[in-house]
Amino acid sequence: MKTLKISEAVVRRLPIYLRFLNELSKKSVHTVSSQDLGQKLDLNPAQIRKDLAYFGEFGKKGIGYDVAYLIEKIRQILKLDKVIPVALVGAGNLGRALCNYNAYLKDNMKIVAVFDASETKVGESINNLKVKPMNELKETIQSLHVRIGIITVPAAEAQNVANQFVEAGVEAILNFAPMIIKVPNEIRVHHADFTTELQSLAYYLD
Amino acid sequence: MKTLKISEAVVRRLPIYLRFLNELSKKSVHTVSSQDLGQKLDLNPAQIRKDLAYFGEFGKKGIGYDVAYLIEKIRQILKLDKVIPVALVGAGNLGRALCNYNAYLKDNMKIVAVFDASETKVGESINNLKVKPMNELKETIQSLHVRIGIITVPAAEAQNVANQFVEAGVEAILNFAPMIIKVPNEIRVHHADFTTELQSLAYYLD
DNA sequence: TAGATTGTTAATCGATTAACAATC
DNA sequence: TAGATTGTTAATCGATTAACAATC
Repeated sequence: MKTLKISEAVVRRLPIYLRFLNELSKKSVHTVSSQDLGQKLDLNPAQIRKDLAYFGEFGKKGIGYDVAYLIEKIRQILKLDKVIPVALVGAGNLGRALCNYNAYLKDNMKIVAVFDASETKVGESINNLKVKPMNELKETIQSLHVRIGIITVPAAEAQNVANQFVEAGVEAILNFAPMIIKVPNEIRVHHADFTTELQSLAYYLD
Repeated sequence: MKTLKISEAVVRRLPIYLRFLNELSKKSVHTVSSQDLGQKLDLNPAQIRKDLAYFGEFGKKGIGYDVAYLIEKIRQILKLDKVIPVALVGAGNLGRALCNYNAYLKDNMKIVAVFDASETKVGESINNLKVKPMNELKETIQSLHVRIGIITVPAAEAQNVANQFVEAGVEAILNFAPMIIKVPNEIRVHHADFTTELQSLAYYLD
């Protein structure tokens, strides 16, 4: 694997390739060309070949890509070849909904702990997980080796939760709160903000 | 307003500006410079000035931008100056969670109808909305003038729901299902897929 | 062999950033 | 006036696409 700097755009496409390859695999399709992939995913075939070529030579000239092999390789690239433990703070409606994705995330990631600041939520069970109080966050994250934190609290508390995640040693954060959070450079943050997504859609209405 | 083609990157930043400006307004801050905005939002000031300049001359040289005026202008650009009616299909955990954002979306958008294919869900009440059966989708969407559709059903049913939205006359779709959906060119689709977001985060773990 | 498709280089396209005259 | 900050042009940077030799 070359140690070239890979752009964020490339990294964001990899999970999309992975998902489609998994569908092909389920349908017992064994080989796929960049042409096929491009058509199904609305992407340029040259772009797909280039994306994959950053990480190695996974295809065969004249043939295409072996589906099972490419799945294996992309999972390695994304570090999804072993289960990554995830923690979530904010056991409201959205947090609860995300916990139910555990089944879908199997093999790749698992939400292993849920926290909430409200005493009425602590102790509730969500999908076999007992909601824990915030003062157990650091200890739990460390003992379960949690690497990614999900924030589903109101905007006003997002920064505070992010600070606690960082303090506990989490390496990356997925923030659903409609609020920019500040963290040290070495921590990766992605925003998954439903409201800005909806608002930018409105621009395209006639 | 120039009828130059505005890039998607620009449109996606506008709601972020809007959100921050609203916070400033609440704190009774009346003027803000591109410098200030850039610092708080982790963006280049020149980029912010350029983004806004696509749509008009909203600032004053030597002074900066009037917060209230800029809020008004961005809302106009995003067509958020009157409430946009939204419908949602899929009254599962995620769908239910999103319905509760109505309060947060006030002024801009409102989820006015919820549908589900399951008979056990139909008739349930979510946040003052009664879940309706799929066979009422077209009629309801047309009579309520719904312009944006949200999909929160399992991947396997997403395309089918998208087809029904298009057939009913929806102009844009926000798709939460982990599945690429195909629609006619004039319909705008944004993907808000939690699982690909998490998976691309994993790449950045050490 | 002939046809297909990769990996990669070169060309194009587009987005970000720097710089600065205009002006509040 | 002096200092600040915009709007905009030019320079830079980066990402996408086209083209094609290599080769299965």
